[in-house]
Amino acid sequence: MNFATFDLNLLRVLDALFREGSTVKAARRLALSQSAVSGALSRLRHALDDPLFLRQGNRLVATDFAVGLQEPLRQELERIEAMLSQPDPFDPATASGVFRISASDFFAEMLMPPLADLLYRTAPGIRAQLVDLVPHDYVQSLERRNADLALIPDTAVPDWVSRAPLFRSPFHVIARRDNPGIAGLAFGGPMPIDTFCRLHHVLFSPEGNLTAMGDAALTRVGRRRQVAMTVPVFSGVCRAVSESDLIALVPAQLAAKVAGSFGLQVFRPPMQIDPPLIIGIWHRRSDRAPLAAWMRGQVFELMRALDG
DNA sequence: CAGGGAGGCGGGACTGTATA
DNA sequence: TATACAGTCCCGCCTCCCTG
Repeated sequence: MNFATFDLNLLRVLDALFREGSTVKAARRLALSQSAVSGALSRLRHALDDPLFLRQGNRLVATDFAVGLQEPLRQELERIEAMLSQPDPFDPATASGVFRISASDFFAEMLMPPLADLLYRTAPGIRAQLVDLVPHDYVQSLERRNADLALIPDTAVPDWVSRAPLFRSPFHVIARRDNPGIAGLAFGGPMPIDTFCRLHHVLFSPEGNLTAMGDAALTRVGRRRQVAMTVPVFSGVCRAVSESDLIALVPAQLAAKVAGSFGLQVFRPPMQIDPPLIIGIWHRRSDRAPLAAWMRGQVFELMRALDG
């Protein structure tokens, strides 16, 4: 028997013949004509080199070879049916698995704490991993299955990538409380542009770029700033600012959260900076994957709370 | 004679290949 | 990658044959 050319539909016919013992009744069960079942039985006989059923009066009697196939065939067909049927409804309380999020350490501060609490309470079997956001490579990380979700500033993505807008992330200026450069300034208000341009800056840049959105915004009002260093993680930016007289532009939500623990003061930037839209992207192959879909829903809900 | 299996025939669906 | 086309396969209809 050549399995490569064997029509597996014939196994459904064989199973129906076992169950009904008649080509007429098997045909009814399969919604085929009797002749179609008879033809299928003929092809089965040829393929398996056995008569399979012998006519005895008005009924068909299975051969010894066929009897040996009956129970294993039934079990295999039931296994295949179960494999192809819709999965059970996803239950986070009993689900287990790993969900990897590729994102900057902004999300280590803003997403992972509430996500940890949520998973501990509602989905103890699911593990979340925040993995490095590799600059210029986050789309490939989705394709290579190194990440299930990437959280990034809005950008064009290939058509095999799904996307969801999450929140806008305005920038605020941070400086350490006893930075002499901000003496006399009203905390929480706008930082004067002369102060902003006179003080040196720490720039968040995973790619090592020496300019960013803040520089473009300054250029529009005819000014420049001095970037003294770049750091690839926000925690490093905040630490450098907290232990020096440098200042930095960081997402407002992050500034508000860490200002107290880092001993920082927060100011509004002196110029208009369009807040970038943060989006979630994932591979379309996992659009309907139950665990991934549920985790995306939880992450998106937590992140959308940051908007406004 | 009724019920049921087998097989011929024609039509439609499917599949593989070539081509744009 | 989409489309056209030819070859193949399968199904249903119909009929014949066998059995009780």
